[in-house]
Amino acid sequence: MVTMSTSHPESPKKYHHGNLRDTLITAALPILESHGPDKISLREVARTVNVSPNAPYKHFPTKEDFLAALASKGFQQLEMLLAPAKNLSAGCETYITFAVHNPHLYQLMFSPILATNCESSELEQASTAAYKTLLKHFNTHNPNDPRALHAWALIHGIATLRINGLLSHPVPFEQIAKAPLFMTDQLK
Amino acid sequence: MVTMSTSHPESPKKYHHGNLRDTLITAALPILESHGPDKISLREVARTVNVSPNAPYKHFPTKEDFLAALASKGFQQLEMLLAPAKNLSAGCETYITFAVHNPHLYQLMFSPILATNCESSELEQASTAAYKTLLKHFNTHNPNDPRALHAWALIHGIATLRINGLLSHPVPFEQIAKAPLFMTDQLK
DNA sequence: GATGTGATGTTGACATTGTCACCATTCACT
DNA sequence: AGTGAATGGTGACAATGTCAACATCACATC
Repeated sequence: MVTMSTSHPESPKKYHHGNLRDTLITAALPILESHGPDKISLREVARTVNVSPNAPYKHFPTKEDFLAALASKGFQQLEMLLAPAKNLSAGCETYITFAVHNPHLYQLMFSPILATNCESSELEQASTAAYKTLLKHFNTHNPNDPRALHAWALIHGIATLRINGLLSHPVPFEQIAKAPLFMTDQLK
Repeated sequence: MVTMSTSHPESPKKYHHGNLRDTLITAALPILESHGPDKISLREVARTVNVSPNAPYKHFPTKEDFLAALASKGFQQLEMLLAPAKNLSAGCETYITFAVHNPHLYQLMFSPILATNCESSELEQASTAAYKTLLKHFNTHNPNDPRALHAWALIHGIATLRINGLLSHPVPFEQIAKAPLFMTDQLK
């Protein structure tokens, strides 16, 4: 439970929302998914939460910082899904399924917004946490283990290609992952 | 050579530009690369070409159709670079290098803009042409060959991760690609 | 050669958006 | 009680995508 400032949540209208930051984020996730990361509007999110267009700016310096917060949320969700996976295959499947079920969120999570601006260390924290959990399934702790990078790049690639409808549906992940031999061979 | 309508290209100011469509595209590519796909503005492109804000609309029904045209251009460029590659390794290197050198273009090319709207069959044509050339390096003609999908997903994954600064520089492609064994193994 | 027709550009307008400056309310702490 | 920091609201501004209406030009047809 989040600590609310008042005891009665059903109080009709308070000048101060009490928990705007989180409310904005949870309200924004469906909007993000329906509009896409480049179309989502801070004002619309504010509207659906019944606050003024500028209320969000008391919690996020800029729109991109807000998007960074959404991405952080995404990494947290992904981490929570990834943690209980039983083996490598299940972990990969979970990862890809998350991406396919939340295409716009996933796209945002891996948007250059991450690499570039936004002081948001929350984002870096959440993403590295998720990556750490992923590494566990890859049987390593070294973030730069080439085997881990290979596996990550592979499932990330499959995920994004599938999101963009570039993989015919019936080709499942395992079938793709099991067939790298010629690659390894030909690179001698 | 493109057929120009007038013989003297250096005529000072003509009401009709003569080749606006192509001019817009070539002018937009640098802007795209400096601003990013979500920040580029149709009006700014028009401005740099010295036409009115609405001139582009005579050539593209909507902004997204314009972006689709840019993406098409990207696929054409990629195809041209890919075609002369001598072997698998060179092809992959070329692919990834293109992505890293034109991160925003590459991002646009694999943006959901492709999958969703825009009638632009030009885009589909250009992208499948590029993919076909890529398949050649993968020693197959079957677009759904799991080995090809694996290879494509892998280099696409590496490319996007690198674009987002998620791969420490020193880890080169071949080192990653050569290390898939445990993946193939553990999936039994 | 006059004409009119379709393609291409221009101008003006509108709603929406991100964001700034300033005002209002409330809570915590003295 | 009173003061200041959070937090929320209002108004304003420039930029953008896009629509409607108008202008100009190349060219085919008489």
